[in-house]
Amino acid sequence: MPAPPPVIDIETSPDRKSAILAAALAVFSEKGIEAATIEDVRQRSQASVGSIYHHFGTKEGIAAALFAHGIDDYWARLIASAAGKASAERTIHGLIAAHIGWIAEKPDLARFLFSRRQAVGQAYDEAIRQRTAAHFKTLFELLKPWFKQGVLRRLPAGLYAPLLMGPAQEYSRQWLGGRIDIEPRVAIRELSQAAWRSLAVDPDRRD
Amino acid sequence: MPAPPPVIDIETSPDRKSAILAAALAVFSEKGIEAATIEDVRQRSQASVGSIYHHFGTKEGIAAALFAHGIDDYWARLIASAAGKASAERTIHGLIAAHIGWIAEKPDLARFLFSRRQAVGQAYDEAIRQRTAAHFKTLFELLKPWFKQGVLRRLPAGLYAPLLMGPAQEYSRQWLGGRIDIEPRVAIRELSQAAWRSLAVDPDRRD
DNA sequence: AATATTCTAGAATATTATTCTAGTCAAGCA
DNA sequence: TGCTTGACTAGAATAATATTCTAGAATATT
Repeated sequence: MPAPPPVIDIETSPDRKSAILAAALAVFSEKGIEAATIEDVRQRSQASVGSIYHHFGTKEGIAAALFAHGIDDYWARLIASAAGKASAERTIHGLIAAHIGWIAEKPDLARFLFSRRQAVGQAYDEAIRQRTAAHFKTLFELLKPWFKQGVLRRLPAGLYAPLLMGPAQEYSRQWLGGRIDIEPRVAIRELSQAAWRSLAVDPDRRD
Repeated sequence: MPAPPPVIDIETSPDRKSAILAAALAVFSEKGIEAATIEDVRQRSQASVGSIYHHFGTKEGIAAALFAHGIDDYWARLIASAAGKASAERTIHGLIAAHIGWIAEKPDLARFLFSRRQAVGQAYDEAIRQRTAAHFKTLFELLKPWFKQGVLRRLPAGLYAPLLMGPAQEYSRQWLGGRIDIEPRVAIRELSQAAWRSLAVDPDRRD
């Protein structure tokens, strides 16, 4: 399989397109997508309206591009941390740690990614779905061995994602919204253990 | 504690305010909040611009009101189904069944509630937070006995919500987005059991 | 009934997204 | 070097749409 192209960092990359994306993220974070105006983005990015529209077509297009960027960045991290672990338990821990770690590191992008999905509009839904599905398939392959050999429970396939990442996802949303103050480190530990209990066959007799 | 006022049904209630909310929900669902125009809402609700602005102030105000309505409707259902159960296991099952059941019953409102939170804008954040916090506190009281008597694990308080509802929440999002086809009934069963495994003290020796 | 208050209407206005025209700039090439 | 092409940028002009305003109808209150 070809190595996925590295995800560029919109904060540091010097080209105008990245500058616009970074500015948009900042503005969207401050005022919300709807309230943010193109003029806001223009000022913050030092670009012109023409330039913005040349690159992204519409305001929604900016959001969609930002979204795609976020997805790729997030999943690259997730998959890197899940690959090559020696046990199912470590794989699960790695995933949850990566998820929560990423969110703590890039809270603005995370907030955008996880709370504004629909704001991007259904025109881009299919593209986003495909991107996510591809990433998730890669991840699923990493877990396959473990439930083939009876370490992880067999469940309807669609339920793995909710069970594995649901609690971390929910924790993250609340943490990002400032509605919970439990430290990421603690959450990683507790949520990993809980995920293990809910997914493992017979977790108490594992050693 | 005073009984909470019953949540009115915006679909059937005949007053103009409800009509506007119902129309807004429909339009928002079809095109997304941003793309939906006041004119769309006006046409579908048979109201006038003036009337809409009289009741809600801004377009965002409509979204906020819809959001508040959804929260109340959702939580009323959740709490009703968790109250008075004879065991912790049944309480948990009740909660998850209520969550998933509500979503399956009112998918448009659910989609709005769970996917557009940030679209409502931080001006209303505090109000929403308080509403949710109050509801959640009520729920938490219902669970207290069970972990006081050692049936449920003691964890950092903020992690109960993610563990309890996170997977159901994540399942719901995907189901609402058409990205998963597992039946609600099946999901309720599996996710209840999994939640029990992750929250109970020693679930395997419970009987 | 008289008055006040809430609600409705739709035209007028202001804001903001988007389009358009005219360039600039860098890369390739004769 | 000078020419050509395509990607990019600029900002004024336009169009779409949110919001305000004034006036009047309906409803409640005394």
